[in-house]
Amino acid sequence: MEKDLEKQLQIIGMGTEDILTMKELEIIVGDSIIKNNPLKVKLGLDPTAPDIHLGHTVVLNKLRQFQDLGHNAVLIIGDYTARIGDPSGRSSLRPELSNKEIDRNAKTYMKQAFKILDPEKTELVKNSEWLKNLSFEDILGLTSRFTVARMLERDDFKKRFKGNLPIAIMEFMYPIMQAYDSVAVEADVELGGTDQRFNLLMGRELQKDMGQKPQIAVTMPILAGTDGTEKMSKSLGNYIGVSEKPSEIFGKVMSIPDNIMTDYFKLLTRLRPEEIFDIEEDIKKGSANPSIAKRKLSRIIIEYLYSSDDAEKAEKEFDLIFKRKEIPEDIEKFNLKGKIAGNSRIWIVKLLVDSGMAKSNGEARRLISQGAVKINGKKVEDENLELEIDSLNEKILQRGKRHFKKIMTV
RNA sequence: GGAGGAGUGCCCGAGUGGUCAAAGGGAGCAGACUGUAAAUCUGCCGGCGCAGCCUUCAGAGGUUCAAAUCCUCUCUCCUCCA
Repeated sequence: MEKDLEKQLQIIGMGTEDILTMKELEIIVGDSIIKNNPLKVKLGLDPTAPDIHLGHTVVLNKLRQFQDLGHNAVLIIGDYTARIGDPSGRSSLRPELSNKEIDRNAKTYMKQAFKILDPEKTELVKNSEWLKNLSFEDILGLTSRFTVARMLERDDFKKRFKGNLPIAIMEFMYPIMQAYDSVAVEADVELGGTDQRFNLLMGRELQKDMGQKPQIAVTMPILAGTDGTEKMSKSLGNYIGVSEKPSEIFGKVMSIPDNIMTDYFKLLTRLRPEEIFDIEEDIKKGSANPSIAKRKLSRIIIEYLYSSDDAEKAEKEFDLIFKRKEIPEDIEKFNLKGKIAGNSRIWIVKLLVDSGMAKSNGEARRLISQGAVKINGKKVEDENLELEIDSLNEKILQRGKRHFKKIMTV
């Protein structure tokens, strides 16, 4: 375990939005160092979707940092809570998920989460283990500890209440269940996104009420997506999935706007705080080329998710395509054979559509007129071009800078 | 149950009888530039072997030489009242 209190606090604090309360954290960490007794750091994940993206890894990274400092993670799979769905930030009730879906999601979710976490220091539990055994009486007991007024302090509930939108009583149960999770695992610290602040605080209150030491709530900011403004989300299409190919991740990270780069360093890497400050300074002063820092960022992220080998390969491929404008090594093949019926020639527009390079003839024509189409590096100028099929085998069809297909005719 | 409002291209949103394949923005794609797939600038952005034609403005009918625009019905959403 890291014995230096200052250092621990600095690492824990890196990138956080809020720590409630800092004072308590100092005491509890100091205590754990003296007694050599690792803290129990809780993180609850609701498997409501099968895949996670970098936005989800922000809290996972923080948890990993705790582990690297010598603490233990308690990862709670919210299989029970997922059925209801966290109403945080929601303006309406969300549809219930089936148990089957939840189990399936939980599987892929965990696999992806352990790309970040240290399994040796992770206790994995499902909250159905304790929640499903509560009797109605137990639940009444729990609900009596909370008030409607307190619930309505939460912004999204307040808005809905004022706006005369429905709030199901069940939705009030969500924060209570999450709070009870903290009691069940006796958490010392709970991590969550800023949207979780209310729920984390409820955990504190319930623990106090039930005679436990209240957990410290550590909240992390919401990660911006590749567009640099909206939060990262699948539906906005600005996400980087942890299961994407390394080369894809590399490119996507390189495409984030420069001004959110330091946020990415703080939230997605586990570099030492001094290193991050240095990078930040360099960028501010303009003394270092931002693209070099961004390359480093891309490599680190791929290293965490895959390996340093994969990171290196991804970077090489990136250079190949963008720096030297060459053709990458592994190109998706496209079998033309099935698409042709007895003809010996094919119209270039048709070839583009058949290979999936263009959605319609119109788009194909457009691409040609914009000078975006190349065959083996040679620009196609004429949209009426007819090609001998036999001459096309293994030729590289290119659209724009970064889309390649190898044509196979055998 | 009653009164009123709204539904337009991937998204937001203008358009109230012809000049509308439909302004503007965003997203996307391409080109230039560069330090990158950043930023910036430019072009494209329904379909069709495309100087022409075809199908679009919630859905179905109707009026008209002509409809996103007018009428009728249906569906969906919102606001107010009970």
